[in-house]
Amino acid sequence: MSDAQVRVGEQRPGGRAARVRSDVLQAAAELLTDVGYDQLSVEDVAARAGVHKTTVYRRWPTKSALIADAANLSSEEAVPIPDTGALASDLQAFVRSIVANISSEGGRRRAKSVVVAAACSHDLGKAMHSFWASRLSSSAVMVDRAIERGELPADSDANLIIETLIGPLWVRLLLTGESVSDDLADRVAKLVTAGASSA
Amino acid sequence: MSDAQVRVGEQRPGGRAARVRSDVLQAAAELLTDVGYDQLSVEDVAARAGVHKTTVYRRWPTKSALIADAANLSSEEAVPIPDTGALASDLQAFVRSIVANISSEGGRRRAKSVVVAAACSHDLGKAMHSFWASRLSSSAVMVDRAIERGELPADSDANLIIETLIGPLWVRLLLTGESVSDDLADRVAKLVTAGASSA
Amino acid sequence: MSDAQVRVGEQRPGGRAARVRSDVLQAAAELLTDVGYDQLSVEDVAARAGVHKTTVYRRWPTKSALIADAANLSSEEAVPIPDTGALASDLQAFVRSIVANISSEGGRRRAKSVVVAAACSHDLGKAMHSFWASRLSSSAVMVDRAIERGELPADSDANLIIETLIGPLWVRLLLTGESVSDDLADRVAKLVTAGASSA
Amino acid sequence: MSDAQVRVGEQRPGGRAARVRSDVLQAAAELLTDVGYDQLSVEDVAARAGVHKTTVYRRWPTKSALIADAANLSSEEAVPIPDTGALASDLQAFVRSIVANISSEGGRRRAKSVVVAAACSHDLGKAMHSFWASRLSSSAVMVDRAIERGELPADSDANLIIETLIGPLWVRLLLTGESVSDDLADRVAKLVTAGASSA
DNA sequence: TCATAAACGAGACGGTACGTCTCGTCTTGTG
DNA sequence: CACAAGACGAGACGTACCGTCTCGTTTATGA
Repeated sequence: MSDAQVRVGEQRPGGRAARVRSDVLQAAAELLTDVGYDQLSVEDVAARAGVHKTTVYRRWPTKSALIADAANLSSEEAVPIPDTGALASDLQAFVRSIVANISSEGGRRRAKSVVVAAACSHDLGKAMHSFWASRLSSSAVMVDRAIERGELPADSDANLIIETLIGPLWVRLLLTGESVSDDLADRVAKLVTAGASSA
Repeated sequence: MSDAQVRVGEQRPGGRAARVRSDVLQAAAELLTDVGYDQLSVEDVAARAGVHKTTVYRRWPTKSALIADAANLSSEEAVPIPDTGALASDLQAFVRSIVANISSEGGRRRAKSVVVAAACSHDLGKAMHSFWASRLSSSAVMVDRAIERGELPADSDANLIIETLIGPLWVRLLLTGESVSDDLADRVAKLVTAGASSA
Repeated sequence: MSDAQVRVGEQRPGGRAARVRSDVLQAAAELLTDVGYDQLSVEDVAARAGVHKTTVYRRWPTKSALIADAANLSSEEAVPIPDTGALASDLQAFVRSIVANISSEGGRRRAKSVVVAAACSHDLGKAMHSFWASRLSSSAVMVDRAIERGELPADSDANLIIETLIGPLWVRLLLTGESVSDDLADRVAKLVTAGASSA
Repeated sequence: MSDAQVRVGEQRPGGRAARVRSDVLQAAAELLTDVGYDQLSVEDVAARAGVHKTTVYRRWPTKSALIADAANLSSEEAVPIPDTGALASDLQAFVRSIVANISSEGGRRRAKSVVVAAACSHDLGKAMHSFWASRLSSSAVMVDRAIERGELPADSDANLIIETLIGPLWVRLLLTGESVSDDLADRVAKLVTAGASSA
């Protein structure tokens, strides 16, 4: 009983498994941000999590599975879709929310790492594909609302609009290496809003 | 000896060195298409080129350097920019030419491999960034011509228009994993043309 | 409860502990026979005994300790020493009784496993050494009786005679890998009897 | 040229492969003597040989294969068979030569290690079995000569005699753990000589 | 035409990381 | 309280690939 008190605050038996799991995921996410996917070793993740390498392998069969988990690719948590009452401001807010994730150096590296990992592992690839498919399709509601409001024609291609909206961000991140900014976001949103409206 | 004269100015007579070089690059490009960047080992490339591993390392200091070369990232060969007399058809032709490269399974893998490699190697990254920067900036001439023709306002952001144009292709290739088609190309071109024109 | 009375004197009432103990030992002995010492894992033993691994470790601190127990190395049960009235037949019967244990494939594996285990663990080594020391010294009575009968000189080295008697069996089992048979036993017994008598 | 001199005695790249091979085998043999088979790790062997772990695995596919090599089990070097002109002294010299190998603490451990390794690895087992089979059968010549000299009957079982001769040594080494000495060797030789002669 | 410098084939090596296995310990709940 | 269930630390195993090194051999060019 006295032992229990001594341990309070240091370790709370009962939640060890969960604690280990989150420690490892946290460590993986940090290293992903710091050094990127291919410069990240499972042993380093384990060390940073204060855990032994085999413990990591017990839960995640492979490096990509670990990264898939750490990158939250299977998360179902709904990303909030802007609803400002107008298409232009909806799209603007949407692009800005993505820019927020990939404008910092860490965010850039993390985002690139996930794409790289997805290209290296079939499973992780599928996970990321469905993650983005779901994310994009859920964003289509912005277009639907605009149609209801009469801002857009009824036959507007919601998916295409969203893809075109976020495309330039990834072109810069992955192809030209240029940075992205809120200003870029605003200009893209304006361009795409105009294109969709005048079709 | 007669051969020597024929080749003078392009490559040295005897040509073993040049032949080896091209064999290796060819093998690398094929493996890049077949198995992708991280599933490709330098030794495999050498074997497929009928050459020894050390010979590869003699010319290319590292795997990424080899891939950079094989992927033609340093090529200066000008990609033809469409000039059809109208913005809409220019952009359509431009997007279609990119789709042509990444619609086949091999093309998808090759394109993804280059992006992955660029993310893994700093040097290769810089090479690819400048490749795309140059490619995109040279494409701006389509917009410039449209401005001259009065199709677009004078303050149109050429770079943004091109980035937005090709963005959806890479979103599909790298994020959602969906395939791209000429039909998609046409719809994107139409959307962006409309957006640029009505701004 | 009535069971308890039946078991009194043999094992403690309640009996789960004793049953677990014997199940585990049985499983260990079987696996020793089936797969040998180093191919035997504690977890396999536990599984075969229908018991959890930690339960095994509660009783036996280490794999070798478990094996020591399973191999009956600490058993005090007296092995019957032949007493036929003549040295030749005593020795013959004695060798045959050992052959009986190591002539089958399972017996060979079990015997080898014990030797291996003894070489790997200091404690188990000591256990096996004293097991054999006691077994051999208790066999010396055959020689003593022969001396009393006048079959052997009074200064015969009983220990040496016994060691020489069983030596060829272990040479075959452990060094040459050849099998042993009753015929071999008979010939050894004859050779050693002759040697001891004519000294 | 001056470089060459500097390197003389330090490294002679011509014989590197052979030197590495012998260094590793030497290190393995030493560790076999020092800590025994199961307490020996390939990485330790590599470290002691001043070589990297992968280098060891390049030449020997597995730990047992390495040990088999280090223990000289495939050596064809003829062990000299005593030829003193009399059976008694031949056998005595023969046993003594074996005692010489397993009387020291290191020798004991080495010999035990080889037996253990042979029991753990099928391949190594076969190697050791044929090693001993050949060693014993080549020793039969001592018995043959004794038959020719008329010291032994023509139907003497050479193999059995040799096995009986060395048996007690291995009984002590592997079963009772007792040490062996030249005195023991002499007594065994005497006993077996007498037994063989008087049959 | 023949010497010589450059490139090549062959193959081992140091090094890093991967993913697997087993041992023996520890924690957490349950009967 | 002993046990089932199962995660954990520790550490060895054997594999794959990277990029380096040395040696001996072929090939191409220039004196």
